[in-house]
Amino acid sequence: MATRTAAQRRAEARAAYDAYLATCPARQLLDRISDKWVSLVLNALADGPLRYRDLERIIAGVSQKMLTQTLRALERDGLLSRTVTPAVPARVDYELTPLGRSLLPVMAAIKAWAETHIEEVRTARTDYDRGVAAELPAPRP
Amino acid sequence: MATRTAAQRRAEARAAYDAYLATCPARQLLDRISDKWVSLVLNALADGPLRYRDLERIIAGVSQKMLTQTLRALERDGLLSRTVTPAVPARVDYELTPLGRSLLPVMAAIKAWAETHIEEVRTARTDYDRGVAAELPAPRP
DNA sequence: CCGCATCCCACAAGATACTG
DNA sequence: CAGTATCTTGTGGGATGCGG
Repeated sequence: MATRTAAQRRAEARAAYDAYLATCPARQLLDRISDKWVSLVLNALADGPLRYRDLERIIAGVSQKMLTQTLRALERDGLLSRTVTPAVPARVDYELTPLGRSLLPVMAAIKAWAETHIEEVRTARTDYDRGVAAELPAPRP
Repeated sequence: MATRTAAQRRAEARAAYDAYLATCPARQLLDRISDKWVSLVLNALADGPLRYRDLERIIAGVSQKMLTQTLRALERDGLLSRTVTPAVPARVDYELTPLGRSLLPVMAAIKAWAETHIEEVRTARTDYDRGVAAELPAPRP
C-alpha cells in the first residue's frame, strides 16, 4: 500500500530537519563552541599567540589528537591562524584571527550568564533531586 | 622507582582538570546549551507554553527518548516548568521559567554572531579546503 | 497522551607508537 | 617540536515495546 509507516515518516522528517539544521548558522556556531576543547583553546589564545607545546601544557588534560583536531577545525573556520617557522626543531604559532577575536565577547556573554545564574541552577537541581527522592520514600529497615 | 611515567602524569593532570571543569559555571552552561535538542526546545518554548505532543511535532526529527531526556534536564536545572493536568488522557504543559527566559538573550547573541559572520566562516572553509587540496596535487595517471 | 525500560550500534575520543 | 597513524573502548542516541 502507498501509506508509509510511522517509522518511515519519522525518518523522512528527520532527514529534512537535519538538512535544515545543517544550514542553520546558529546551529553551526553552537556545534563549534560547544566542543569542550574549543572553548578552552579560545580562552587560552585570548591573551596572545601560543605555540603548540604551550597550548598542550596550559590545557592540561588534552590529548595530542584532540588538540590537533581542534586547532585544525578552528583554523579551517578562519578563527585562528597557524604560522610555521621552518627551523630545527620546527616552531608553530597559533593566534586568533580578527574573526576569532570577534567571538570572544559572545563567549564572555555566556560566561557572564553562567556565573550570574549558576547558583539558581544549583539550587534548582538540589530541589529537583530532593523532590524525586521524596517520591521514592526510603525503605524503612 | 618513585618517578611516575608520562602516562601517569597525564592521567593525573586530566583528573585534576576534569574536576576543575566540573565546577566551572561557563563550562556547565555550555554543556547544556550545546546539546542539539536543548537549543531547539528553548527556541520552541520562547513564544509560550507547549504540550509534549506539540514539541514533538515542532521539533520534527526528535525521538521520544531524547525529547523526554532533554525536557527533564532543563526542568532539573530550573529552566522550564512541567505542569501535569490529571485527566484522561493526561495533559502535560512545558513552559520556560523566568530563569529560562533570561537565557534567551544569550541565545540571541549567539544567533546574531552566527548570522553576521557565517559567510566569513564559509569563505574561510572553502579557502582552507582549496589550500589542502593544492598541497596534494592530483596524481597524474 | 505521556513516558519509561531495554537492546543495540555507530561514532567520538583516548592510548599508544611512529615520523619529518 | 609538532604532529600522523592505528587500534580500542565508552557512550550517546535510535528503535522498539510496554505501562499509567
